[in-house]
Amino acid sequence: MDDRPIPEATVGRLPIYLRTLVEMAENGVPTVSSESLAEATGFNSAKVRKDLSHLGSYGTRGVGYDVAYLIHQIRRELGLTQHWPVVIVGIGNLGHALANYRGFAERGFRAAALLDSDPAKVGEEVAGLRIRSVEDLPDIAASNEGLIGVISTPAPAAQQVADLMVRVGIHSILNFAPIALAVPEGVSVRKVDLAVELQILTYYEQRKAALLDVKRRGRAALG
Amino acid sequence: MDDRPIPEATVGRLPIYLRTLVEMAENGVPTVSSESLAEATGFNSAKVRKDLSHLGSYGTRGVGYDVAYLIHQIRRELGLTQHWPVVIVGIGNLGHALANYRGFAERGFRAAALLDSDPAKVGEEVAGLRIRSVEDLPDIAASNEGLIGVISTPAPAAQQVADLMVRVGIHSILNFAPIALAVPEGVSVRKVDLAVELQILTYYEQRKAALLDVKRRGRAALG
DNA sequence: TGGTGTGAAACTTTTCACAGCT
DNA sequence: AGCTGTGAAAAGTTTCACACCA
Repeated sequence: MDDRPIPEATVGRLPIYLRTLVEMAENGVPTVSSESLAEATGFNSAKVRKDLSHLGSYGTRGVGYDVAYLIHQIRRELGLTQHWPVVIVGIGNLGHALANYRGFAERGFRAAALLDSDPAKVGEEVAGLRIRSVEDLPDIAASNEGLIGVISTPAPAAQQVADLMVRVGIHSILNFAPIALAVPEGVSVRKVDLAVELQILTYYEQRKAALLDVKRRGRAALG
Repeated sequence: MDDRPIPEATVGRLPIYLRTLVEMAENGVPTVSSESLAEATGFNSAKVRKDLSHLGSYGTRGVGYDVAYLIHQIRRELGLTQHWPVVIVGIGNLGHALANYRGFAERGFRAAALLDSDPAKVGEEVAGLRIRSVEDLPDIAASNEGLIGVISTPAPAAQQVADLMVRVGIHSILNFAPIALAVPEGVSVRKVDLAVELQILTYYEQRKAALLDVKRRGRAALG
C-alpha cells in the first residue's frame, strides 16, 4: 500500500466520486470511464484520472474503472470500512435536522449521542435518541473509539464545547457555528457556514449584474 | 474602482473577515492589525494583508486597518449593501432549520418564500411564513430581483428544482442535496454536503490512527 | 517603531498532451 | 480504437521578506 498522503484537493473530491459510484453500482453499471465519471460529478476527465491515480492503478486502459472495485478502494482510503460514531452537541433547529438526516447512516456514520446544555431539552426524544446532558460527553467519548464531534450550538458556546471535545479526546470536529475555533495541533476542524456560502454567491451575482450593466452601456453608446 | 476580479480563494475568506470585523466593531475596537485579524480568523497575517490588498489600500502603516471602513469596503465588494431575497425549496428537516436560521437576516439575507411540492405541507406556517407551492416560483422570481435559490429537497428532486430555478431566471443556487447539479454557463452553484465533510474528516482521522500505530510499532521494535 | 503593501519564491492544483496498454 | 496513467506546462495560492511610510 502506498503511504504518501493524498493531496487535500483530491481528498475533498473522493467522497463525491464515492457517492456517484455507489449510485452507478445501484443502477447496475459495471465499469466507468474517467470521461463519464467526470460528467456525473461535474469535474473534468483529466482531474478524475489524476485523482484516482493517487489510489493506485485500478483502471484498465481501453475500458475504464471497475465500479465496485473503485468503491471499495475509495472507502478503504477514506476509512469508511467501519461506521463512525458521531456526537451532536446543540440540539436546536439545526441539530434537530442533523440528527434526522438520513444520509448519515447511509454514508458511514451513526449518531452515538445528542447533547444539549439546556436542562429543559435533556430527556426529550429526537430521531429515536434521548437528548443527554453535555456533562455526559466524557463517558460517551470513552465508550466510542474515533468519535467525531459535531457542533451546532450558537456561536458564543462553540469554543467551550470545542475545548471540552478536545479534552475528552476527540480529534475531528465539524463546526456549524459561525466562529473560528481554536484547537491544538493534531485536531482537525472543518467548518460549514451557511451565510458564508450565500455571501460568496452574492459576490458573483453582483459581478454578473455589473457585467450586464457594462454591456448595456456599451450598446447604448454604440446605438 | 478597481475592476480586476478578486481571486476565488480570497472571495471565500472575505465573509469570514467581515463577520470577525463586525464582532470587533460591536466590541468597540476601532482599528485592527493584520496580525490580530489573523489570530481572530485562524489565517496568517501575510494572507490577511494580501487578501485585503485586493480591496485597495485601506490600511495605515504603523497603525492597521480602520474596522468600520474595512467593514464598509468588504460589504461593498460582496454586494451586501442590499438585503438579498432567498427562496428555500424543500421544507423538510433541513429546510425548516434554514428557514429559522437567525444568521440569515443578520448577515444580509431575507427569506422571500418557502416552497414545497408536497400539497400536505403547503399552507403550513414555518418561521412566520406560509409554505407555498413550487408552482409559485415564477411569480416569486418575477417580484424579487437577484433572487437566490436554496435547494433542500431530497436528491432525486434537486435537478428538476434547479432546472425550474434556472428557467425563472435565478443565477445563484445553494444546493444541500447530495448530487451534482447541471446548470448552464452563467449560473453559480455552491454545494454544502454534510456527509462529504464528515468523510473528509474520517480520512484524516484514519491517517492519524495509522501514524500512532506506526509509532507504537516503532517503540515496540526498539524496546 | 510598528505595521502595511507587494514583488519574488515556494508550493499546490489544474490542465495538457501523449506514450503505452488492453 | 479507446482509455488510462503521468510527466510537463500552466495557473492559482500561499508564504517570505523587506522597502517604505505614518
